[in-house]
Amino acid sequence: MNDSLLNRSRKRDALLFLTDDQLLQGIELMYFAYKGFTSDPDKILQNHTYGRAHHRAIHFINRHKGLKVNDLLDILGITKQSLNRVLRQLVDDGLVESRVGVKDKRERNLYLTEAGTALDRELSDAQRARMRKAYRAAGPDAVQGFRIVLEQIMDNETLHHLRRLEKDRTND
Amino acid sequence: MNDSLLNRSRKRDALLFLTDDQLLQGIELMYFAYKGFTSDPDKILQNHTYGRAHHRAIHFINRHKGLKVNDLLDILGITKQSLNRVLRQLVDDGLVESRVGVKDKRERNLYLTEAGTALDRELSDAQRARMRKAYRAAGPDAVQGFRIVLEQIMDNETLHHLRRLEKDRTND
DNA sequence: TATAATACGTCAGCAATATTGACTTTCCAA
DNA sequence: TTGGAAAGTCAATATTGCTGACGTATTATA
Repeated sequence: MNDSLLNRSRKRDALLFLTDDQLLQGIELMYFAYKGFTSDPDKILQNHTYGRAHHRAIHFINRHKGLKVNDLLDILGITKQSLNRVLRQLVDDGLVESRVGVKDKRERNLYLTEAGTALDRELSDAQRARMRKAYRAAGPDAVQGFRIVLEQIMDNETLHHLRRLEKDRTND
Repeated sequence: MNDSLLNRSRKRDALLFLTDDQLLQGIELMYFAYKGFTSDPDKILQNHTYGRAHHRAIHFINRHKGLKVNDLLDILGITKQSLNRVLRQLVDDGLVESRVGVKDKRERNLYLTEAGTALDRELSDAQRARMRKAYRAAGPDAVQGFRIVLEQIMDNETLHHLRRLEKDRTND
């Protein structure tokens, strides 16, 4: 009797994280956390008259040095016209270098210049500081859960894409 | 001797989630997860010629029925001019009702109409389905960690703001 | 009661980021 | 040598944010 009550209670608790209200809370957490997540770099970008799009391009060019324009297009999931506007600015401003491909001369390999690397570091420092603070406060187990859930939230193709990039990256 | 080596190794492992590379991976997870997180509603919104801003307004008006325009401005962190454009559309289209405040006639209390509630449900269903799937696949412990880290990532003021709203909401 | 402050709404102009569509140049590959 | 891929470009449009300047109704205060 008591066992049955206890079991039912445990079952309810175990499933509580799937109620609509819990899901809606999760949705709001995502919204507010993302807002905080981008706020520090956004402040820095303002001083350079750049925006989120520039940060994204700089970030991925740094993480995957020498990547092709098409790769960046795939990662960001925007049109080449949108990317081109941003990329042209960064190249004109001397933050990004676009080198003709070695194997295939149609391709362009993207690299950060010294100035580009400096801005990346500035942006990355701010964003990593926030993440480090959050990770430290939350602890390793929470961080593990955080990662698992985020991977589940994103599109499967994106996850595979990311895994492939991660593999390429460490094999450099 | 062996103990000391082992301990150092364990210490390193315990802190591994704080290396720059781990932090950068976390940053990319946030980026890609948020993208997936908004993709389903965005598809729906396109059919209605609405955007993310409309979704956000609808979501929070539904979650905090009768909230004042100023409250919504605080939550969203945008200017009243930006919000007003979106809000005016929603009111004109008959999705949102703006009622004169009872206690203070300067205030406007916002409510979803029947049509507004229907669109909210459509958007919310899609977003909750993705979250439910992710939560279910990740399990309760991971979800707990997910929540803890996200709360740490956002601004402290935002968190307090959210907690206050959550309290108001359940006290309705 | 006269005046200040608040809540809301609105107009105009500007900027960043995204879109679609059309077109060119360069280069690789069948 | 011809077709297609990779990259770059021009033009037009939409969404969402911003600043600055006003106006109106209502409440609070001196």
